[in-house]
Amino acid sequence: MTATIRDVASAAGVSASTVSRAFGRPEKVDQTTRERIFQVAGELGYRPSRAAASLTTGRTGNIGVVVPDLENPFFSSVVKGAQALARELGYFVLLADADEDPATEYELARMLTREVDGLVLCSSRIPPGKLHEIRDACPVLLVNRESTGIPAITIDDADGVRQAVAHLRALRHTRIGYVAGPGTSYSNLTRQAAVQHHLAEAGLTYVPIGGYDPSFDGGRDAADAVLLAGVTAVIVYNDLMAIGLISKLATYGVAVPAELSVVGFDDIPFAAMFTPALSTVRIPREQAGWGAVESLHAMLSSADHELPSPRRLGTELVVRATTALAPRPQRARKGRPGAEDYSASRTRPAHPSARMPAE
Amino acid sequence: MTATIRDVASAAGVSASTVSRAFGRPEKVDQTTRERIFQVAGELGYRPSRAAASLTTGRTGNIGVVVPDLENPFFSSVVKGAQALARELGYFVLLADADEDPATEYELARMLTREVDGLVLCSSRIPPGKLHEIRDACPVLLVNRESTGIPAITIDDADGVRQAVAHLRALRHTRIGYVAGPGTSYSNLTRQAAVQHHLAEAGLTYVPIGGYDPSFDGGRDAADAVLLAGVTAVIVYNDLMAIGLISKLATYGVAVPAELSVVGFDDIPFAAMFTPALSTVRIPREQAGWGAVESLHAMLSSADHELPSPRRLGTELVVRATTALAPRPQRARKGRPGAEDYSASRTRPAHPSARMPAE
DNA sequence: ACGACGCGTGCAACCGGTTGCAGACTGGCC
DNA sequence: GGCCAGTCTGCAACCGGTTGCACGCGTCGT
Repeated sequence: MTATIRDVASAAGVSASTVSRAFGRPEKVDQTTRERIFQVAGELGYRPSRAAASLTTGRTGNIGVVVPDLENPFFSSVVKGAQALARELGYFVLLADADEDPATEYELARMLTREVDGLVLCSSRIPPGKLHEIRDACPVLLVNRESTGIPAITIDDADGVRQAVAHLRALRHTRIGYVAGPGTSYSNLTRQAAVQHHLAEAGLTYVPIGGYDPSFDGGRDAADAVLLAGVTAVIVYNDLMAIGLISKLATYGVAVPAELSVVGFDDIPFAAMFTPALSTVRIPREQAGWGAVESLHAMLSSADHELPSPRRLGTELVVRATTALAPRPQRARKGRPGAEDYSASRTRPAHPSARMPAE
Repeated sequence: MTATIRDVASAAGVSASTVSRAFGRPEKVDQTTRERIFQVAGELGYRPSRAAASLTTGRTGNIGVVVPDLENPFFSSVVKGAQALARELGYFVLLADADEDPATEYELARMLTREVDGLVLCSSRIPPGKLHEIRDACPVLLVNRESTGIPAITIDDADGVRQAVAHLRALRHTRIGYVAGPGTSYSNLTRQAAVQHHLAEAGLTYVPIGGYDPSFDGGRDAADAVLLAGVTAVIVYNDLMAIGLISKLATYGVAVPAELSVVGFDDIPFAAMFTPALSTVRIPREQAGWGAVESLHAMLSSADHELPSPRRLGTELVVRATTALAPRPQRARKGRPGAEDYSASRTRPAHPSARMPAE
């Protein structure tokens, strides 16, 4: 077995409490005894047990991080950032993957409350009521989600949308779609609202498309609807969907960006690797995780667990190769623009499968 | 505060030990008392403290997982698989990201030993000596790495290579390169050796290229050397590099697979999303994580911590769009084939930047 | 010289469970 | 009826630290 604090104590000729203090409050023990204790502890390979310590102190020294899907590169970055700072601050991180299911997410979070000092919930889809229940059991910090009375670190999606709209407007697009993600997603809602708002403000026309699954396949599924929408540019809920959309359109023979401009959201690593490289709104993923732990730590350190002020992280449009000037001024806007208009501007014959169902 | 076991005990009119047994060894307590206890516990919202339990039992109920880089999709999948089974078995998972640095990896693993029942080390680069030191402190299971006396779950890289070579041979490739990853990587070494072996066995010529960083940029860096190597096909250490390589070649005007066939390793999600879709050796990532926890659990459950027999996971070549027939039979093999041979088979003029530095 | 004070240390209680042991009670069997 | 076995429960010790309190001792001020 490994050495206990009493082993060290007797080997150093002091009491257990002194050893404990030597580690916990070094200034309260005499210089020479302290050194002797460290010496002996080193020889014995003594490492204090956090579990034991947590019994009396009530602090476990670890924080929990819950994500909907670890395989989503967005979340792995957040976790990476969180883990990095946690380690620096001396926490361990307990990771839980909810598998995109709010029920298991809730269950996991609830189990975790007992084992951690604080909980980071990423893009949580737990309903507000249960969320507050968890908040009451253990300090919680939300990432990319808001709920009254719970501290959060959010992304300034609206500003990212603003930049994207300004960019598309500069490129002379006038009719712009938003390819939506899941309707239950908080960030999907805010992005959608922002698109609508900024488009209206700029006097451009807004076409909602979707919701789809926030995945590559979800993006593929959106392709037909995008063509039907008769737009020259779309803002897509996230990069994965944007890439799926572009791939599917390529099989139809629709060229991006020549015929359709696409801007994604997130700037996942693949966005830059994809061909054509994706124009997208970068959101500081690692920083979000990092900041979450930072705020949580601040909350835990303040005696009364006072809530840190909410933080909002900036975004940055990164223009790559999927956005270009609108194809050509639309012909006189008689009738409402539809699939016909779109295919009229086509430079290559559409792939057979591009034919839309009648109507 | 949250209810303790004694709160439940007195509320149910029994002793703490009975409550403890009601949860831990239900068969040892009377049906009716048990139900009353559960009833009361439910009302009080009692949840046993793992930390306290771990003090006496010596088991913490969580397992540690250490990865070199969580942002690498390979590892996030492994972690996801590990987490999924861990949860089912009632463990929590403590995650640590070593940031590709063997020293911090060692440090993390060492700290973790104290807090977990078992440790899963993924693609560890910890030197054997220190690895055994950790193994002595806490049950360890290796993923994608071998070390004598430590149970491991590995990937049958060699068989994946065999399939890839057979495939390329069927496509009439005769001169095949291996674009290597980091020289210190265990799986790079085994893959490289397997390529050499199977190529020799098939009577094909083997051209080593690299080591590069196992990343997208590493793959880009390899592009020039690949052209210089005068091969018609390459097997690349991993998908990320393969994709980087293909992207860079595209900027040179070199077409994949028309002029060069490429097969990657891992089958990360993006491999299928990339254009052209990457032919690659699929390795069962989630299953590796899953299996690691399974073996670890078996080891922990057996009274004497007996070592589970090593397991080797199968691989599967998935042929997509980056492999094709070798460009055209090489012209008479006078002199050794070199960059000239390669550019001779070119169908499009090379992009200016494709010019190699002299010699 | 004496009390106050501060420093360094030890004692012992405690955190929240678990578990070996023993006692109480029940039922079955000779 | 007596004895044994088996079932259910409580007592108390323990896991490995932490911390309030008290004590001994040296120093300083008056």
